Amino acid sequence: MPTPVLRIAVPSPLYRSFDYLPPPGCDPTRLKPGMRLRLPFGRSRTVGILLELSQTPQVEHHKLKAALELLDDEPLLPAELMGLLRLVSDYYHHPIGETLATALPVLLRQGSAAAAGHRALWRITAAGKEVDSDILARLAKRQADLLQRLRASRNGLTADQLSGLPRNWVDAMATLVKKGWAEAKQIPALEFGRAEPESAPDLNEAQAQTVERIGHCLGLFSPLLLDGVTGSGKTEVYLRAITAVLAAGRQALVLVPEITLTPQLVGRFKRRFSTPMVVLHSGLNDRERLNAWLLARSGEAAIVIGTRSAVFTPMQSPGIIIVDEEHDSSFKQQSGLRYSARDLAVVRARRLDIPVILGSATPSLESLLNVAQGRYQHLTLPQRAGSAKPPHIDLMDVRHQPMEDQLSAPLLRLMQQHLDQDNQVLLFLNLRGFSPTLICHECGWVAHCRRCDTHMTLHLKKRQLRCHHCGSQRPVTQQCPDCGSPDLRPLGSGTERIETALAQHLPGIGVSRIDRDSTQRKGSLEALLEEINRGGKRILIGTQMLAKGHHFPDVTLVGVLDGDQGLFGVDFRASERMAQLIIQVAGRAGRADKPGHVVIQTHHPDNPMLQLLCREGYHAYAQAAMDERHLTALPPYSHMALLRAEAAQSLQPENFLHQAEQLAQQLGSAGVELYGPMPAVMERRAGKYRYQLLLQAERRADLHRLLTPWTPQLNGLPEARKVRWSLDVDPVDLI
DNA sequence: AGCACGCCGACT
DNA sequence: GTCGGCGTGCTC
Repeated sequence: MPTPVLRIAVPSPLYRSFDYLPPPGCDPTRLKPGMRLRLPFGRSRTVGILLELSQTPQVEHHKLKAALELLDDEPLLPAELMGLLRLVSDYYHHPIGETLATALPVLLRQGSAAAAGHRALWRITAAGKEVDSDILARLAKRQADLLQRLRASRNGLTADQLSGLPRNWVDAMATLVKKGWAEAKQIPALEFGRAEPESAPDLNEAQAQTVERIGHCLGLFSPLLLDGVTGSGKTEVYLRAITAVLAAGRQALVLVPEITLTPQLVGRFKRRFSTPMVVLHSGLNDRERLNAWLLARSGEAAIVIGTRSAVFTPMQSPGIIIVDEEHDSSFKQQSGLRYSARDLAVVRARRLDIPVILGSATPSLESLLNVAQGRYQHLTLPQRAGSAKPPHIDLMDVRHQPMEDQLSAPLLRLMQQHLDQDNQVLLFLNLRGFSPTLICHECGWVAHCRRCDTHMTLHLKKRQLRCHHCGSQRPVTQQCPDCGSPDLRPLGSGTERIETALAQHLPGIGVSRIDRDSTQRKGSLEALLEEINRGGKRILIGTQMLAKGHHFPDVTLVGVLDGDQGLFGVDFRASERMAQLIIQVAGRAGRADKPGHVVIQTHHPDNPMLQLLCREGYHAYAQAAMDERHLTALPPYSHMALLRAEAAQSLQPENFLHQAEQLAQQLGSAGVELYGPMPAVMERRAGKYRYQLLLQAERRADLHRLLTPWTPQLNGLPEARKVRWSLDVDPVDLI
């Protein structure tokens, strides 16, 4: 048999693969798709992934170079994932090399060995146990302390457990090891649950039925929409489903939105399962991420919990995929390979022939349409667990009402009533900072960002003006830069201002502000939540961070301060998002003996969509929103792709998109409408001018028939070099 | 993307 | 006389 050529995906923005000869001295029969090779590429070196072996090179034989080195003994990515990623590359029209690179941990991308690192576990030695109290008393304080801790721990201590110690323990530990009192052992970097897990609580009728139906789906591709109101016990259903999967000797993959992946959630899994698990979160360093990835691949980790990129985790024997809060837009990657982890979870489950559960109290219209068309099974949990009643939602007409700092007089009265009964109040406002901007009362000057088409947000405590879009900041000036007047006033309200205002309106009541600014330091969110759950009179004010995951049993009143926000969004999904947010926030409140009350401040109490949402709930709203999308032929009743371009000069992106549009017309765009080029909603951002071209088709096939030849040719357009462009298939926001 | 080659302005 | 600006071409 002649020497085969290796078809290799190289990490570059090129829409093709490259052919190589096997590395010198390498037996070609060892080569399997999914293995990495070190390659000469142009004038430098890179790491590529073998796609396939072929007998017919794409170029003349003399142009072929030999690969330098085979980096893996077995495929890094199993055939299942290689197949998925080739599909991903085709569907999102993204170069194969970059697609594969996106799926790999950084260290593997760079050529590190695919060997699981271990972590040190320190244990006391026999000699260490015999150190008597005399010696101990004369020992350096840090060493003595460490020795005591090692004695007290039954199974030894890991760096993780020691990291909580004040000051550096590393040197003291080294001394103990040198003295022969302690020893280090290398163990896999797994998280272990409790040795004796908690027993599962009893299920209510709906939960029991749901768990039973999921049980029938194991081992079969079954997309399931788990549609359960907040507090109906979705997590318990996940835990039961995972229990069944583990019992069958298979692994579970759990995807959650970034913000939900908290120590609380992981803690709940650890209490329930003694099985080893890995958690893939943004706080991991490269080595930790690689370890977790490899432990999932080897099957040592039975449960894999992670955010969107975890959808690409290789697994030995996957048995179920769970996507919690499936409506959450953080499942869509917003740069590079713009994939939807939720959609890919379903694709991967189909290829693996396993069930996939999409859970939400406020399902996306996409998923609801899939249910309506019979593609997904609909599992519903209509009741709150226990006897907790759903909260009442009322619209509060704030027209003509006295209003200070976004707080209307009737809302303040209502808050007072709830606080008088020793309950807590939650206020929701999706804007952090003190006020959206600073205005000069003399001449009307407003603080603008120098790099974006937007104003700066005032952060009064930090005495800064900050741009929430590009991150730039500058100190607050004392005088108007235009007219010199000292009369600069905050305009509008953010969470920081509400926090300050509440101290005046309702003095003596504790206020906890929860937003990105107040929870920046590690552990500060946990500290705030703990303070709140200790109970007593308290007001919580926060942004959408408040809407996710946490439950506040003592909250009986929820105030949505700006209910009109979703009504005038530039994006056709703005109202859907606002509805989901309102229902999610509403779900934070109340318990069995304390039903929640939700009021939404609005200037448009007659808005039919708002009324529907409040009177009849999310599903009635969703049905109406769906009918509207149907009439207007918007997603999910049509399919979109968005070509974005940006550059330092405004003409270049526009010109590029014009050329792209012409190219599309040459290629034939039957069945596809092209809109644009048009400036992005914020035309200039971080110093770049941004334009976009929207492609819309009723049938997905029509859209992709155009995208397939079009996308690879875009880099050949004359203006392409002058802009940064990206294609977004199934964009979630059009901004 | 990276990297090198190539042809025109302000410096020792 | 050179150092270096970013336009252009290429990567098996």
